[in-house]
Amino acid sequence: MLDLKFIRENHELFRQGLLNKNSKDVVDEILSLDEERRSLILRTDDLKSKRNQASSQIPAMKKAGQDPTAVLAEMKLVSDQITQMDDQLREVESKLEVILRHTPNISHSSVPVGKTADDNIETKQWLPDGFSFKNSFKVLDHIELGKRFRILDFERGTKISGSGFPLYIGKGATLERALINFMLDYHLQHHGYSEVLPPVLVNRESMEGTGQIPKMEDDMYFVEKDGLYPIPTAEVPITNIHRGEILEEKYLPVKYVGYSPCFRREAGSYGKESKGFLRVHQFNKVEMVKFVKPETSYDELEKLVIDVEDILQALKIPYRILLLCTGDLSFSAAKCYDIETWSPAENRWLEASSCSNFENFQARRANIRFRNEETKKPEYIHTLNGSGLATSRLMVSILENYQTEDGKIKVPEVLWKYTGFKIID
RNA sequence: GGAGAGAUGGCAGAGUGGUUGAAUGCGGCGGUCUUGAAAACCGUUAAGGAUGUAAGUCCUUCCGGGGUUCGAAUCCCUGUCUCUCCGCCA
Repeated sequence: MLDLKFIRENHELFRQGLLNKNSKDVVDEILSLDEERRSLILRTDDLKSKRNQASSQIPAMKKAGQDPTAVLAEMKLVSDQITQMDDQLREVESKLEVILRHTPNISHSSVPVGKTADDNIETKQWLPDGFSFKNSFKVLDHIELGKRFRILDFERGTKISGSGFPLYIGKGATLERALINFMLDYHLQHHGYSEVLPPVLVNRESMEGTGQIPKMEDDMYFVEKDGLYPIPTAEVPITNIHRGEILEEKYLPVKYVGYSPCFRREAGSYGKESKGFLRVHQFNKVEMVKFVKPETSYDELEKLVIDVEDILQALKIPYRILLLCTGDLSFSAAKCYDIETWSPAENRWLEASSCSNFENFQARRANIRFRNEETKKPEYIHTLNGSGLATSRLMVSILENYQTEDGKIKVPEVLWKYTGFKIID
């Protein structure tokens, strides 16, 4: 959520920010509601002040033996007016609230202006030693590999739950678990994160806090009976750890890493890109979340990307980094890098991680602050998160890149101690 | 799922209709004392909003929502959460 005061004082800047994000221009609507709101506050506060004065006057009159009947009658009228105007005020404020909740964050000045994913900028490409985009033999895609080695069973997953719910079997299941453990350990040992294992069903306040709701509501699963949402990403519970809290500045930055399954309905996205692992309803992800001081958040974003790169370089997976343009940025993000890994069978890059700085957009919604040590005042914190990484897309890249000409799959060396085997055959 | 108790400032904990934004203790901050620290003593210590160049003034907030009343932390209804007991259970 954005700051009303900021919008009021920088409305043209804000208007341009909305346009850059391909978003509806709601500036004038916000400004006029805000004006109405302030005028109502001015008038009700005046009446309330009058009422408060009478409140201390009445007992004093009684004590002095005077008859307060006239004051009581007058205050009855004042009270009715207050009730009426408070109702009006509430209505105006809830209108404002709805608009603000549906209004996206605006992007940072370093983000390239653009309309679609075509306008994203590739900032880096990293290829392991000896890698070539051309293969000396016919590579199989991850679905065929999964079938051949009996490590992924999409058909049975569909039987159990429906399409998009992959079943890992045998060495596939072990490899998946190894990947998760490797990534968690790496972030813990080399990048200074604390581990969390969060709940995977969360309440509505949490979903609103990180901005999945109301905008993305249709893409979320919902357990109606209990009013709980299966999380689309661990970002939701982990960011909400500190919802409504004021953190001590000396403990910042607070950095968490956690594994969770992720659930996404992906409404209306059947067909294209939906085969195998490319788009699923349930997948596993290791997620990093940081709470930082505002002036450090863009440095922390760069570090977050490096944390992801370290994992991919250790796994020796080819990847590239995209800086998303304004039009391709998500609702809550001010700046975002996507990290994509190479799929030789698809002959294209697959998004495996997304690292974003939300500035104080989520912090405002979730009311997460820190106490500024100099001023002693609470200020909104900046939140960031990044996938480190999602295993499904990563698994595609590992299986396809590590297949050998003689029909086997090698296991990346850093995973050996986690898998207990070096080859899948 | 059933029965009962409770939710107050950073924490503990008073307060049952009228100067109570809230006693007291702890903690935090500033000071006196001390070579320094501790102890002791004194002072100070919430958030949000409106208005104003500012100093300030005003409003709101005692879990959330609704109600009674001139006036609610306090009374009524409702929701959420926590605790205790019973039931069920990995």
